Amino acid sequence: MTVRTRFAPSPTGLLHIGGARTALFNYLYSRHTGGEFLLRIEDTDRERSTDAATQVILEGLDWLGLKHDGQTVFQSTRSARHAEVAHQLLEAGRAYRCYCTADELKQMREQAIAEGRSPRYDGRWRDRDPSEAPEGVSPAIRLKAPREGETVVEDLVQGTVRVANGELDDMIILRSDGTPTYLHAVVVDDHDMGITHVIRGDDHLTNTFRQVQIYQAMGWETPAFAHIPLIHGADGAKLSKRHGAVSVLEFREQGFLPEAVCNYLLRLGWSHGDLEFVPMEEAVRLFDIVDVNRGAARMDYAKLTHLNGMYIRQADDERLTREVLQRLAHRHDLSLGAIAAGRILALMPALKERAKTVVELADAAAFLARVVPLPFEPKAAAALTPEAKLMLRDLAPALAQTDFSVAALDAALRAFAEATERKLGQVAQPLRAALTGSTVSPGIDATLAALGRDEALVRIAAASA
RNA sequence: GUCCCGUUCGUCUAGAGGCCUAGGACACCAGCCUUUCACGUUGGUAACACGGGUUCGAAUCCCGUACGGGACGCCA
Repeated sequence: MTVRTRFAPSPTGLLHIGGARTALFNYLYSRHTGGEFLLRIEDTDRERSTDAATQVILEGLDWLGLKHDGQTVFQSTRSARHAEVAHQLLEAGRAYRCYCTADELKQMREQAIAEGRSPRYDGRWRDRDPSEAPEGVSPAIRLKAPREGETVVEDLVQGTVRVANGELDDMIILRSDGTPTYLHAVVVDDHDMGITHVIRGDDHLTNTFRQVQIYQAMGWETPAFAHIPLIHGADGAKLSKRHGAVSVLEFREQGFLPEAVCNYLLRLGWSHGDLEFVPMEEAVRLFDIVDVNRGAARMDYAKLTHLNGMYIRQADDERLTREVLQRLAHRHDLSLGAIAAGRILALMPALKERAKTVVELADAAAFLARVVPLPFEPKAAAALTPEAKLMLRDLAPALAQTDFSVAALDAALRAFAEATERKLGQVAQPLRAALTGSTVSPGIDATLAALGRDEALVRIAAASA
């Protein structure tokens, strides 16, 4: 049997890290087993679903690299099928029409709570004769759920979970306006799409009992279920639109690489011994649902940032240069031409060693695109003492005659320091200030080389004047 | 309130009855490296929620308590 998983977000909000991780686990499991990964947009709530939200979800998945197989299914296009199944259930005597009004149900609920009972539908239309139906009221269709026994879910993550059927009431599967409820639509769609493994957040665990009852009423085989723990906010509560949820696209804004985000998300709840650095390819090879643990996790930006630094260090220089250029594009204080691009690319191997996000990378690279006179940070200005300026004026002729390769520059600087009886730092630090306007940069030899002889001499002259 | 699920360093986690004096990672602290900053590296602080069982032996199995979370809608 080919494994087929799906990610089924509802487009009523953004794709946050919890949803992204659910998508990731579904993706990894399907790839690991050589199966398929489908996407279904659960847009049956026409009131709250928006095209914009759908776009954001699609864009988020695309950014993370979680490509799905086949056509995207929009649940709203399948309502006729959902109604068809509901009517089949009705004809088979596994469902019935309920003529309760909203007020009636509300009252029922309130009374139950007031009496300390669980707020459940009392089944008043379950066995009532259809002839008693009131005039002019369009009924909802409820599942005639079993009242005895228990419903059991064999969950791949949570283990065997069971509930007494007496705890469950007869849920509505088709609303009085003929539209399906979520619980019903999900079952019909998962069945029709041939989903073999339902991997989702464990906030759906208790809903699963009701879904299983629909499968059973239809005589359908149930898929395997895997309810993965939620990611909680810093306060330990569930993430939601109005509570600490951050769109995955904001991670992109903040300079995180998608592969780092995936790796981080993977390690939130899944582990393979002491493995921490798990690139996608490796994740596909190793991932299995049984290695997902049961407790909820919290988001830790520090660890994500660290992981991101690791991915940046091994990322391709050209790719990072493009990212940096893109981020710098709006800066009016820079001159972003081919020359600057060349310098950034040249220095990228050294730049990426010291950055943990693309934002930091762009900040660190910006000096390469400046034109004299450079702005100086206070510490850099302080490093350019009268004495340091004198030293720089001495140094300039030596540099003018040096080959601008990293090795030659390093040798020249060491020779100059020795000849003038200075420590290397006493030469390098003022030079760094003159070249970059800052006290922090990659190695001074590499910085010099990336700038090129002409620009370096111009900056030294300007700073030592 | 009822039902369901969970609980190992601050955080993410390893751990399937003896390998645990509880391991790793991030963060934090100290040292080394050094041309600044990073990287790297060495060391350190730091956890089995609590109480009962079962067992020669429990972080691991069972029961209870506490705490946390989730679900109880003609939302998804």
